[in-house]
Amino acid sequence: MRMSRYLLNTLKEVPREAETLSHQLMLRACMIKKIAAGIYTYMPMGYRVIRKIEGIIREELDREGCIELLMPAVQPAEIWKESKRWDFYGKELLRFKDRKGADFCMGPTHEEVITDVVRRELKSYKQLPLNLYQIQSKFRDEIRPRYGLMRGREFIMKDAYSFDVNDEASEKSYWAMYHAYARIFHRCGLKFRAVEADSGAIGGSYTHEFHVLADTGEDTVLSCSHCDYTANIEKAECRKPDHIEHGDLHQIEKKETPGKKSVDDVAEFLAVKPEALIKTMIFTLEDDTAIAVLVRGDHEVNEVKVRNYLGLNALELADEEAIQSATGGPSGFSGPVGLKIRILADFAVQEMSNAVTGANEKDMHWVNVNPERDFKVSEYGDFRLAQAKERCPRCEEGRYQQFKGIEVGQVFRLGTKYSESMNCKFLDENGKEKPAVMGCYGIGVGRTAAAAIEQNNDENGIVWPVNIAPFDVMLLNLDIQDDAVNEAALDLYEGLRKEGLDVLYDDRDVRAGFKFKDADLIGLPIQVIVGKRGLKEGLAEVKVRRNGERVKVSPQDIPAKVEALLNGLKEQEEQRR
RNA sequence: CGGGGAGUGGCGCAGUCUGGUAGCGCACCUGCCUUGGGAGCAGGGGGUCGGAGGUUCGAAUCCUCUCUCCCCGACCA
Repeated sequence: MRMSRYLLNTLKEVPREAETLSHQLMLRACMIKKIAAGIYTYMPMGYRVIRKIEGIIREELDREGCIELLMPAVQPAEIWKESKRWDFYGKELLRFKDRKGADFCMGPTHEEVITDVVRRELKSYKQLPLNLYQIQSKFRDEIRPRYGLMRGREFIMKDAYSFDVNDEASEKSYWAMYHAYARIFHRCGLKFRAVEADSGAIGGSYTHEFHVLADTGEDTVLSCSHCDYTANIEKAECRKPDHIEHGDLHQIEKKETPGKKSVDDVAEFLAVKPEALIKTMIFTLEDDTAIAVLVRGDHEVNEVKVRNYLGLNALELADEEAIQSATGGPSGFSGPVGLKIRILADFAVQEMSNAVTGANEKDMHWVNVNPERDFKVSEYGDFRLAQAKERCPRCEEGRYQQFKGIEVGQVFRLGTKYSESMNCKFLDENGKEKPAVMGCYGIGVGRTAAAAIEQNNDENGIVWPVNIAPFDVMLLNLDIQDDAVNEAALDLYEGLRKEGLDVLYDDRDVRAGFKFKDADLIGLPIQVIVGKRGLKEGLAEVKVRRNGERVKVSPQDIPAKVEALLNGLKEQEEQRR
């Protein structure tokens, strides 16, 4: 591609909206353009990367026998009502009506559609296993889209769905996908981890997420320093605390704490440690009843754990009004003493004594509060977020280590949730009707591109892994006015393309420095530089973007040299851990 | 949803307090000059100042309403 004819306007300055490095670089390199919050156009350069990633995904899934199809982006409400998710799914499901007033939504995922597709076709166990996938735009009306492609509302996703005769076969499909994913992300040149995670609103028995390791990642992953246990912070189990023998239980007493609402403020004011406080969080359930969740002052409620424990989809932190009506006091002063609502408490609370809690009235706290004596807990459980350095729940030796990750893929086992509710059944070898056992598997394509940039950049710009670079080679013609240079560059352009390489040829009439800066920003793995200076000695230059190394090579040897360098880089990148 | 901030040419910003000819840098066009790490000079095109109403002789600037975007939060999967 001749750059003079390409659509690629790089920016020297960073648009103000861009917070993360990948977002900034994508905007500067003219890969994406925003048209609304969380909604982007993939510009030619960006789209090439998307296509490269899609290509790798297709190859690896096809290798596993998966079959590609394309489902509609707009979905009728009926199938969502059938699966009971129309009311279950939150506000991120974008709903609308057609001209006849019928309900539709933009597909945030495609379990319903695929189940509908398969139930029409599936008759016999002989047709199984089946694994269907698509690469397509999805829409989730995120509350706060940000970081460019990292968390868009419209985003390109590969989603696959497996159908099997039984659990055992389904598990086989699951692990086949798990390994295909590992190959995909290796080929993309990414450092990643597969972690255990919460299965969330989509429902299902267990799941792994694939996280690209990056400091800017939005997800927190905890990993045992000793054993293999690695989990998303939402899932990460907390070790049950050792039993503590309580000393004397003191007399409960009310103290004034004017304006002290936060745990830290109250602890400081009463001269106790935050872990001496019982934090009382009031939540509102779907039917507007309120519940209280108690955790130790230095702990945080894990809403996912609470939600899963209650078997609910929706759980909202109560607003001021709800807190007032549930506790009789303002927010910041809630406590379990005298509370008439259902009270869940974290295991750690069970071991506390002479604690501090809110008194359910303005500017007042109780001290020397003791569980069971002063208030009744409905149920104890693991309701808090695990923290770094805590002891591992699975082994005796390890402690949690924490790192940040960008979730680029996930694999779920769905069981028969959808095949039962939507009647996707087949006849087994005994002629008995059975529901298909399903799994679903997603990869965020745009997010993978963004994650790759987060992991591969330097102060000059992007450093693309070879396998997902928009082009293989940047050919820089430094003297577009000079006939000899022009001729040499054109020969190289042809020669490189004959090798089957994707070449971006910078034939623009701009100064050399400008071209170097752009080449580094865009970040193609190899740069071939042709100028008057080198040509005097009959040589052109080859530069490796990743390490900056340059070698002078005679033009006729360049295609082979480039090829060799690319292969070397590729090998290195695929081996990364 | 709550809190904070911002909307002025494609991008980055000044001007708003104290109302009076819409400006600067980058990018773009023309010419000269220059040519191995985002050159220089000269000339030029492009903006209903997010939108609607109001106050005023006069509004980017003051008032009211509204929309959008960004950041933060116990938000989201």
